[in-house]
Amino acid sequence: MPSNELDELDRYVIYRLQKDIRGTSAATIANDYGVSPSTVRKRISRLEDEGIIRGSHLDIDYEQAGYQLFTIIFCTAPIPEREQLAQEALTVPGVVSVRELMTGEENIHVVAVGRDGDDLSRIGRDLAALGLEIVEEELVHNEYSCPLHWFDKQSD
Amino acid sequence: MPSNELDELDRYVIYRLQKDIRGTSAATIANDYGVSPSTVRKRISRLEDEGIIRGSHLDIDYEQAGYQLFTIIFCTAPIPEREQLAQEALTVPGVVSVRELMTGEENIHVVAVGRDGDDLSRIGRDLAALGLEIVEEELVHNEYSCPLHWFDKQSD
DNA sequence: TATGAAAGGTTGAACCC
DNA sequence: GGGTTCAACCTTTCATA
Repeated sequence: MPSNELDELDRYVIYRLQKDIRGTSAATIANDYGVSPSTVRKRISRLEDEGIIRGSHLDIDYEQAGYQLFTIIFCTAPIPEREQLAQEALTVPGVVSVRELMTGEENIHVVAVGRDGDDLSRIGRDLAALGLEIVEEELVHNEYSCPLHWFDKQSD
Repeated sequence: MPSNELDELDRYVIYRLQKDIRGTSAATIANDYGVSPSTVRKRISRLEDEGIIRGSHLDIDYEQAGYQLFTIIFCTAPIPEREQLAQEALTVPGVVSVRELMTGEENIHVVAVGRDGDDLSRIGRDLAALGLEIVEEELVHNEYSCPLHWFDKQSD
């Protein structure tokens, strides 16, 4: 499936929805860009079909939600098992994201949240039980993400 | 700001919306859990007021979108400027997320996407220009995230 | 705090240019 | 590809227990 080039409208739609999906209707985007709502809906639907849109998620402030400990666990996995171990790490309760790095010693970065040290100890044990070697663990002070604004278009 | 305990319905609502917000209406959640739709909407609205819900974002497959290079850049920032530099890093075109670590040498992890090596070189230069010291750079093979799913454990 | 009902907005599909 | 229309669904607001 050859991935087509994105045009300016595609990128604008993605930008707007990446910033806020609940508060941004197709009609709003269409109005701001100057096309009809159904044009925007068609683009969204096409982007989904092409697999460029992977999903849509609520963004939770775990600290506010009572999970004060936000930690990143650096692990080592043998390359052949790296991908499978990364997937399995996601099933450990408390884990919220996993990054697989192409190379390097610490090639799996697991992020997990917990309410207390006991939670984190258990998570560490669970990860080790899967076969991951834990190299280091650090507290995360903050995490930000943002839309791809590659296309330094207007912001609003 | 006393962070209230989340009850089982709160956690279920968060779980469902974290998994898929576009495809999950309040009515669906209400039906699956066995309460009325407006009960679910009130919960969502309360979670927003309390700051537990921070936003909602589209999840993009950057590789499919034509940004083949997915890289993590490990940086060092002096603690007093760490938070501000982390925020500023978000403004660099191509940067999609930033994590600040509490301690350690490499205390800012920047994730960026690009179409080619030139993009990445420019991003590196931009980060350095902000005052970040770049320690290392690695290609990311994959990134997964998942809802917080240890709701079955807690009781209240 | 949970529920129900009416009004207005949003979506997806079929059809036309 | 872009646009229009319409039925079904969703959300907001208000009223009620």
